[in-house]
Amino acid sequence: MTDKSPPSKSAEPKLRAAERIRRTAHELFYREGIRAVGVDEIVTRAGVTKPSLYRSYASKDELAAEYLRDYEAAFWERFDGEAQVHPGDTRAQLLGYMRGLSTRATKRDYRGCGLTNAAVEYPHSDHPARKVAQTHKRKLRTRLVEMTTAMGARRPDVLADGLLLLLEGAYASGLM
Amino acid sequence: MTDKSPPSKSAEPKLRAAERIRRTAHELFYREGIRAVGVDEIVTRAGVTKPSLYRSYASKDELAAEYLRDYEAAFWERFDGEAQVHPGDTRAQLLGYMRGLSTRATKRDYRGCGLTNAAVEYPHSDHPARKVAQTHKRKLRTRLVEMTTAMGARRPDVLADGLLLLLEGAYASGLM
DNA sequence: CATCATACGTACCGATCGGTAACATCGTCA
DNA sequence: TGACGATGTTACCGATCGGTACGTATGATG
Repeated sequence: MTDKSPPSKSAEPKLRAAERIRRTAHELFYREGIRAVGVDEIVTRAGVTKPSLYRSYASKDELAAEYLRDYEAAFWERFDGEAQVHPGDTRAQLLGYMRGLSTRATKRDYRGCGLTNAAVEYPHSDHPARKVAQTHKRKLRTRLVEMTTAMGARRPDVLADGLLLLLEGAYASGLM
Repeated sequence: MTDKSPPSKSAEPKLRAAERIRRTAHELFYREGIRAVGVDEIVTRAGVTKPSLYRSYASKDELAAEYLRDYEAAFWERFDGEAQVHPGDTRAQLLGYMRGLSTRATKRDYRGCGLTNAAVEYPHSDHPARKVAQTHKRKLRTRLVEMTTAMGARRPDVLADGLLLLLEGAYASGLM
C-alpha cells in the first residue's frame, strides 16, 4: 500500500506475492515444522491465494526446499560473519559462532536447526528438502575440516567431527 | 498360522491385535516419522483393521505417545544395562553407553533418537507425544547430574549438560 | 482507445486424513 | 450348549490435504 514505487528495473522475475509466500513459509515451516503446515495456511497468512503459490513454486516440496536454501544462506551469513570479526583467527571464529549459537539457542522461540529438523521430517534421501539438508551438512563438515586444518590440529577431521557433534547437540538441546 | 499356542495364563489384558499394532507403529514411526505414517498404513501392515486400533488406543496421538514410552523403556534398558556391566564405575558406565551408541548410530537404518525426533515433529508442549519426549529428557538430565556427582565432578550440572550435548549431537549426526 | 501480457482470485478437484457406527465371526469358559 | 469378550468386515463421516482449470483485474504500450 505505502509502497507505490514501480517494479523498477530489477531483473527479478518474481514480485510481491512470491516473496510474501517465501517469508511466511519460512516462518511457519521453522516454527511448526514442514509437515505440520498446509499450503492453505501459508497462503492465508501471506494474504495471497493458492494459485499464486503454485505459479512461483512447483510443489510444496519445492517450496520447502527453497525455505531450506534460505535457511542455509542465513546460516552461512552468521558463520562466515565471524570470519570478518576475527580475521585470521580460526579458533576465535569458531568460538564466536558457538557463542552466538548459545545465545540464540536459549531463546524461547528457538526450534533447533531448520536443516536438521527437515532431515528428521523427511528421512528419504530423494526428497528435495532432505537433499538440501544433507548437502549442507556435507559442506559444513568440509568447511570445518578446512578450519581445523588451518588451526594446525593434529587430526583435523576428528576435531571437525567433534565440533559437528557439539553443534548438532546445541541445536537439539535448544529445542527442549 | 504356525502359532497355535493358547494365550496362556498371561495376566495381560491386551491380546494379539493391540500388540501387533504397537510393534508395527513403533517400527513405522521410528523409520518414517510419526506425521508421515497414517493409521491406515499401520493397520494394513499390522494385518489388522482400524477399529482394532481405536479399541486399544484413544487416538493416533495416544498411539504415538505409547510408542515413545516404549522407546523410552528401551533406552533405559540400554542405559541402565551399563550400570550392571560396570558396577560402581560411573565413568565406565557412561563411556559404555557412548560406545554402544556410536555403534548403533553408524548403522544404515539408524534414524536418530525417537524422542528427540518426536519433539521436532511436535513443537507444541501440549501434545501427548511431545510431553513424553520432554519428560524423558528431563529425567535423563537428572540422571546424568546424579552420575557426574557420583563421579566427583567439580561442577556436576555443567558436566551433565556437556554430556547431554554430546548425546544429542551423536543422535543428530547419526541420522545423516 | 484497443491490445496484450502479467499477476491474481474464485471455485473446484480427487485423494487421503483421523475416526466411527453397525454387524458378523470366532474362541474361550462356564 | 450358551453367553461373552475380543476381533474382523464393511461402509461411512467431515475435514483437510496438495494441486489446478479458468475467469478477472491491472498496467504499460501501440
